[in-house]
Amino acid sequence: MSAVDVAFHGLRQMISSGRLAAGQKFPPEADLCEELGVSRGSLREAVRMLSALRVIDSRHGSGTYVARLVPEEIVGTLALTVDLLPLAGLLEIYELRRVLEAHATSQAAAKITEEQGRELLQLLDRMEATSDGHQASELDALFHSSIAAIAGSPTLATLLDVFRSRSRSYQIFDTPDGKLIKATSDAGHRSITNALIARDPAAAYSAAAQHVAQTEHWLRLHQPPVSGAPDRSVAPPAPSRGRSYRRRQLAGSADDQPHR
Amino acid sequence: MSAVDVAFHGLRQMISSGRLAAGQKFPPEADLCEELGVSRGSLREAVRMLSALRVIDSRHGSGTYVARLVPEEIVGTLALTVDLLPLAGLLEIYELRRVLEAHATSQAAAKITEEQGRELLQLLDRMEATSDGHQASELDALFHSSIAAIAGSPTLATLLDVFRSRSRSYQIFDTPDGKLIKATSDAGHRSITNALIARDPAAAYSAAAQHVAQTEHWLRLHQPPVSGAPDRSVAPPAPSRGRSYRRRQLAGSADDQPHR
DNA sequence: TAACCGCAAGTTATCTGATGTCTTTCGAAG
DNA sequence: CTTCGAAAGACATCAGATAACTTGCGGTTA
Repeated sequence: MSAVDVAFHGLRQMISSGRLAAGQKFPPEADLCEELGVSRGSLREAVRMLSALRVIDSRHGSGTYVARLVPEEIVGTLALTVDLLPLAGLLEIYELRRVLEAHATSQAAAKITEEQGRELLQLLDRMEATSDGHQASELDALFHSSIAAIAGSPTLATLLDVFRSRSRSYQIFDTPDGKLIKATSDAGHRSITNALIARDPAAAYSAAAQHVAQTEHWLRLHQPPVSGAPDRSVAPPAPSRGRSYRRRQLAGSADDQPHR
Repeated sequence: MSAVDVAFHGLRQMISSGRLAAGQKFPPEADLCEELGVSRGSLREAVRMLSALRVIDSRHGSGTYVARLVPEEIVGTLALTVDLLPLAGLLEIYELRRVLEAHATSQAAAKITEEQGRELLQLLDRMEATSDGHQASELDALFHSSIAAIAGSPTLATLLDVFRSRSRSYQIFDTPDGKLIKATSDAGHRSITNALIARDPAAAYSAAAQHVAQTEHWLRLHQPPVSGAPDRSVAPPAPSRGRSYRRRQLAGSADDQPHR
């Protein structure tokens, strides 16, 4: 059991044992080091791990706190990771997306208000009006996201957002078949909206399932432009805060892979 | 943008840009520090974050590698976090579990072989034979897990395992109504198995959905014994590797919570 | 009184260098 | 050819010093 593991499980146990509830503050780092019997560096690595998992929340100058511990935030951690999956992995996720999207849409059909129906129709009009691929993707995401919100489960909505954000990076509308794809997609959205306004869960389920399946089909046909995962570049340019470390050439060592 | 963020996004971008593919090795820490312009400590915290998210894999004495990047491993990160959700959050997850478990079971009905059907029947017999709550929970998990495996989607199976592991901690069979719950649960398992052996996806879907809904209902009735999340204590006793840190009393500072 | 400002204390963030520990490799001995 | 041991490479951990940020308190001002 490494020092970081000790700290990790120790911190985790402080929460699971009920000693610290959601939102409460941890003791300062120095105290935690003493209690857990690890150095400050190891403790901080453990804190970073739990922070990456959205279990705790460290605020500079203030302290370290237990996160809110609601499912949608926990699920949100996947947003940073599914973007790195290669295409093969993404397609396996589509089965989940199809089932969940269909369920969310049918739930929305049972709960939608007239006001919400009108908003969806407006969104639909804007979507059919645009011919810009980028904007179409934005509106598409907004359309599905709105439906998931109507369905009433934040966790489900967040999970679907994660799946969609990954698909969106492929810019499916900017392919040679883009026009056809957009027309078919618009028709699918129209079917979904009709089912929602009719408050027909079964029809909504089918329409959403077919819409997702159609999208998956196109994604299988149009392989991504670059091999591996696409680079959506949320990351910043590394500011030059470097000090002095010993230099060695490194670009060539990226392809050696010891037997495992 | 903090130093750790710089390192985190830098490492992440090395993968997303395609420079390093799944399984490949990162340059040594010193080289990464120079390239990213951060100190070793900050780099290591970033590595820990990606490691917690199962995106990279650091092996003592060997080096740091890009993980396999398959969906089921990414989804597996949730296992460490859903255990910390309070009951309210768990119940919100049950909607997802119901939908996904039903889907997996219906998929299994379409794919199950006779051999697999016989194995499920054996499992069912063992489950009905036992009266030990702990063993019943184990077999219950194995039963559903087997079905998810038959369904053929590792990602879905892993996700369902995560949800179930959390529910299992409540030891629902050890409540006053344990006998009734077990009997009803056994009947539900029998229905599911019958639908599977009949290779009837629709019947399997309904049986699984009802089974999960029933479980959820009991969980709502029987509040957990302790407030907050139960402690399932996978964690070890912290070995006394402590050095010397300054002492301050700390137990009292756990309930002060500044405005946020 | 109420709003504002600045200072001081507390806390996390970062960097650095030294040392421990594990893995892998390679050559020599059997 | 096999086995064993030494050495190099790499991550793991620790300790201390310094920087940066947040918060709250008290004084100032309108």
